[in-house]
Amino acid sequence: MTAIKENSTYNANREIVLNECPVTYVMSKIGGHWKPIILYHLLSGSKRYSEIKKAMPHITEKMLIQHLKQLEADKLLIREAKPVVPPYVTYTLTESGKGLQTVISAMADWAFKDMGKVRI
Amino acid sequence: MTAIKENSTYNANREIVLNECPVTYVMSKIGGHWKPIILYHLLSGSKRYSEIKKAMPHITEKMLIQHLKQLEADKLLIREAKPVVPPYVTYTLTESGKGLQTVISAMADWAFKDMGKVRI
DNA sequence: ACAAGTACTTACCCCAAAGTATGTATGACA
DNA sequence: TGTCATACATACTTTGGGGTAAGTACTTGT
Repeated sequence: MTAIKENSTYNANREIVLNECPVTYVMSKIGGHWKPIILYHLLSGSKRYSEIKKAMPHITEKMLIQHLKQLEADKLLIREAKPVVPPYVTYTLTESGKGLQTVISAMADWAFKDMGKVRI
Repeated sequence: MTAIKENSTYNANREIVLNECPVTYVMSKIGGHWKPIILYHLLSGSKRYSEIKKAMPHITEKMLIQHLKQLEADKLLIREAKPVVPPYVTYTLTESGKGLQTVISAMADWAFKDMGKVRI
């Protein structure tokens, strides 16, 4: 999981900001190129790995797995694997993950307004 | 402003995601280590450069200026300079910038809940 | 003469996130 | 026997955000 150099200003500032700033806390959970999209696709219900993959043509498998693991570690989703071959793995949002819907909605509202795409 | 290599997957994906994902759009405007903090300080009213600087002891001047310029370019705040010496420059949120308050609130609500710090 | 305050600017470096490419285990099916 | 499908893993490279350090312009105070 990529060891962290403790004695760097970058990480010092990062920690300060994470502890002090709820916005940055949220960013650390759902930020990056792909995590919001993954969450979006799961908001409509559980999906298996291959379904998420098909829904996101541009993401590489490495990035997809990496972010799914991260989201699982952050307790935003749950991974369930059936012991069959070929593998059957589903991903489901936790309550915490579902709670992000209001956040995402607020962001979407502002975004569409800001992009001048709102018509009411 | 740091020339961009057009033919890279990194930027291709970035653009795709920016156009498709309102969450990423918002992130691009208020993401990073410092922008949310700057916005937070300006939500309570206009401030001059030196006031913001004092309110954020850990930020470097380069980062502060850089983000203020970016926020200005994104029309989230307005810079006003009085032609005096020593310089007197104030930064004020635009309506668009003020509109972020609801977004920030939604994020803060979720963050505090998720951090288990909520007591109601 | 020179230090101090304000609001910047610029050149350079580091590192973590993102991307590339390839490999793995297992069983079904042809 | 070997190819296909699923759900990963891993070594390596690239990219851009962030940090360091130093300098600039202009004027007021000592």
